[in-house]
Amino acid sequence: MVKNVLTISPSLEDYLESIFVIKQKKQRVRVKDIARYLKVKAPSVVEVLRKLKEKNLIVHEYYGDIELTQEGLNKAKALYEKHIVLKKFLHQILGIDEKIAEQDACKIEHYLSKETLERIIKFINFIETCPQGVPEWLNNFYYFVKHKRRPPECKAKFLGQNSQNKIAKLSDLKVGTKAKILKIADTGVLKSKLLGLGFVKGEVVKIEKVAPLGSPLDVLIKNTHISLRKEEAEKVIVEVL
Amino acid sequence: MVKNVLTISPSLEDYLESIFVIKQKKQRVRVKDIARYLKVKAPSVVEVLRKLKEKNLIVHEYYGDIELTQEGLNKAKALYEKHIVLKKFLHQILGIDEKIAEQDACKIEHYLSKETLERIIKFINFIETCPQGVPEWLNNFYYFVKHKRRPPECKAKFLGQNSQNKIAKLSDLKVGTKAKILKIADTGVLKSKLLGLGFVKGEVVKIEKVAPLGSPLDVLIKNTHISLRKEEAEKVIVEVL
DNA sequence: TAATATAATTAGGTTAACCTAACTAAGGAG
DNA sequence: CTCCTTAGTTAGGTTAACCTAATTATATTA
Repeated sequence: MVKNVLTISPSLEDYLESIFVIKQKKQRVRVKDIARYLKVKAPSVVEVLRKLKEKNLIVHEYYGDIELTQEGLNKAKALYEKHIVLKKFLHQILGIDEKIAEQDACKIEHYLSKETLERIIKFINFIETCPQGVPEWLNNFYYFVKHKRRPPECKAKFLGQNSQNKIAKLSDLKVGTKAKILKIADTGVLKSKLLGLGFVKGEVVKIEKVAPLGSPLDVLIKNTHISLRKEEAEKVIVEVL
Repeated sequence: MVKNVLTISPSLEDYLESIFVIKQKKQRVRVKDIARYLKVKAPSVVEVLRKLKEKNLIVHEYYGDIELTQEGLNKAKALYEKHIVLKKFLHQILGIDEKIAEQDACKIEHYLSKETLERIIKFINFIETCPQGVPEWLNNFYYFVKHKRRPPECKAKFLGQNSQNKIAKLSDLKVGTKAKILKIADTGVLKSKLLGLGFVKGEVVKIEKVAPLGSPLDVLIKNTHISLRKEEAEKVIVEVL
């Protein structure tokens, strides 16, 4: 089995990144700094340093300071950037508490593909360069998180100006509820099928029965009983009446 | 040290989840099914099954089928939901390739906090119940990913209708570039500071010098040289002229 | 500068999660 | 019903990532 010298384990990544972070504020990086930072004991650090040295990622003389090689620096920087991006995404965009965002980023950074990382960077960039300031939709999301429903002006485009009704998926309604169809959240065959069954915008439906696991679901529409699978009902967005 | 019986390792989580997934399409779950699913050898499976049995998460008799206990089923379902949510978020919202989304979700699911998971669920829900169908901003994001700039109608609100100019952060511009300020992407003291320095909407700036690491950055504004730190320049959104 | 405190290292142990090789039980096919 | 294949199990080994205890080097200070 060929061992890829270019990839290192999550644990080694943590050590490498910690060296970079400590170096940014302390000039000298010593074993005990890493131990404190990563909350491990000194011998564990020494053991890992030997491995990083073997892989030419650090320079470390007997009882001396720890320095990153060029290669080590590149790797560490890339890891640190991943960390920063993830934390930013979780904290500044999704609005997660900073401490939790930090913890999650710490863990996740080791397992995220290059593709996903790059897409997240683009997402952040997309939001930050929005010429309208913080995008309206993002503020609507924060409102949605806080109040569990969209702000009135967001619904206004589709509902009557004064509607206080809840928007939901058909699959989330209780038996007996009536609702008006707003849209089918699908573009494929499922949409055609549902339209064919009479699930068109403006139509009023009533939930008649729901099987124990949420599927199938019996719906009354135009005085006809129709049985939907959960996956189908999830795509029908309605306004609860 | 008190060992928390309620939390299990990422590896055990994978085994538990695999049992749930296999059970959904095969009635009987056997050692070799799990081995194939997780790409490990049978003795590894047997060893883990013993641990899961000790924790009362499965029932497994000598040479018999594997069944989840109620507790095991609950745990497995929660894990599976995490997986599904993450994959959906990566694939259906961020637009990551399905295979990569699957792989990333597989890994990340073990390390994501409850808070973050719940926020992601809300984010998906926010998008799926949008009364306008797929939200306009999300389509704009896909356009942004594909063409590396916003669609014309998105910029139109801020720029002239026919502007083809690029929107960027001041910190990303090269030396010599001129740009018009569109907004300050910050709400706190930084915004006040920048406004005080003359960084107001409509003003034209020119990049004079950039230090090797991107900070500080020398900017010409109203015939005055101003030195900005990278963190500051990142918050200034401009239209490149 | 010698004594002492602190930091780094070595030696050796533990646990989780994998493995191979060898053995045993179960389920069909003749 | 026996033989044979396949699946499950046991025994024992490996590696990564931690640990404690003991030792050695360096730094500080009386």
